[in-house]
Amino acid sequence: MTTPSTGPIACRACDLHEVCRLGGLIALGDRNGTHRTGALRTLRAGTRLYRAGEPAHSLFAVRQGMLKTVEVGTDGEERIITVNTPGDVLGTEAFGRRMYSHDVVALQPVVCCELPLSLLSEQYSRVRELAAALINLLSRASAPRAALARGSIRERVAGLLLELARRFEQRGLDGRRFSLGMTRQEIASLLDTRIETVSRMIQKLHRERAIEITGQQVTLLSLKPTG
Amino acid sequence: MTTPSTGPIACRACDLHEVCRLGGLIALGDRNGTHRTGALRTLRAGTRLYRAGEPAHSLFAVRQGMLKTVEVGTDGEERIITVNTPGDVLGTEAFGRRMYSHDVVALQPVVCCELPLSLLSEQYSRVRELAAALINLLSRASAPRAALARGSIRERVAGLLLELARRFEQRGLDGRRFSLGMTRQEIASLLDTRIETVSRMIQKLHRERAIEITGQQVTLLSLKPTG
DNA sequence: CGAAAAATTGATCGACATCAATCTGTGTGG
DNA sequence: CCACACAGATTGATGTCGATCAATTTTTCG
Repeated sequence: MTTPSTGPIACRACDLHEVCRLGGLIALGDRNGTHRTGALRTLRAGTRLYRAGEPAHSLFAVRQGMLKTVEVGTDGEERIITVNTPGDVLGTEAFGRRMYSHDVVALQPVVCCELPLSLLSEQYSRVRELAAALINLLSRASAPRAALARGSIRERVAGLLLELARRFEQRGLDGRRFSLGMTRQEIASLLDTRIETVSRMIQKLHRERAIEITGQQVTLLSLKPTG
Repeated sequence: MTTPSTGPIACRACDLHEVCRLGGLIALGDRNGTHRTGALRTLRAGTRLYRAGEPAHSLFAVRQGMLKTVEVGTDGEERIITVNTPGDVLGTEAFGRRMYSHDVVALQPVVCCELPLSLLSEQYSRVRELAAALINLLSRASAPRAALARGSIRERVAGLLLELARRFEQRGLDGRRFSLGMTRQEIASLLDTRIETVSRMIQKLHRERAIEITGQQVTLLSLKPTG
């Protein structure tokens, strides 16, 4: 599946919006606020945005497509920690450590905005509102997230589908019908289980008429949190 | 078990240190930097520091004792998301949302420092270094943490013990011999498993001479990540 | 079309959950 | 002080969900 699961989102639906606006990176007077002056970066499916330990120079905002944040265990196995959807900001840990803490890889063709840290740190010492906007951005990211790798397999799979739906909706995309954007293997890694188990549960939800599914294309019909 | 698992840590070992220093909350000239001018707050075991949805007014730094960050499911069951040890900063999500996002409860008698947000926001608009220190603090908190509720039960239990050891050591406390600070039930909740399973694994590690254990008092002997 | 990757499906096994009983420690009131 | 109650912890027997092994089927892509 090499098509992006989503079209590009509008700047105003992005977590980085306020920071861009105050940094003068979005041209004024644009109705959607989608005309930007900052750098765009495109990635093909499977390519890395950055890797753990690498010196950090930029913050990124996902505009289109999905990425995975992964960790490589002692055995060399890759474990997916989170998936990143349009509107997410990546690399926020770079302010403190000066280096990225995980590998981030495109699941599909991805377009994201790149903001050099140098530009930000230079500006936030002058523009008070920009410092406040950065503090807000980081603050929201610092709340512990609900873990997807907990509870029964049914809860995990349903949890992932509902989480993706919630995210897409929040960004102005379709939350009822969307692409998973990842293979069963990647879902299994994210949910800390096995590919066969994921497949079986997806089919089960399908038989129960809770979802429609063809490959990676999902439609939520009557899926509920505890189901 | 109503005794705190640790003595108080030094200010210089705390994540909030730089913010306090720049905010003028630590009196200068103190060798240890432990003489503070901010407000202290003490909690008895089982009492709440704050709860989800409550309007946020302060940031907290743990000085002594441990706390749990919990989430209450639809069924009313409490699930522990993280445990918080001395030096940790709590409530950082408050900058963005103006309210706390989880319940935080003392596992033992706890002493923590309280920093009113009003005081911080007032000062960081004047003191540039303080804004930078806050951005650093939040930045470090925004990196996804390694999940303890993944892998086999052995990996989870060993992971918890090693994580606690790492934290205590980092804060200048004893990382080889310490108190778990929580019941088996609470460990089970944190690791997404059952109390009996936790008990059995702890006993197994004991029989294998990887740890010493009496109640909540642990000594690490030869415990390794993958065991 | 044909090769390779992804996904589904089935059979069997094992780790952890569940149910149940006992043990241990701690605080309380007689 | 001791008997008692109660919560926490341990231990055992059994059941079940998800892992593992294995074989197809479906989809993707050159």
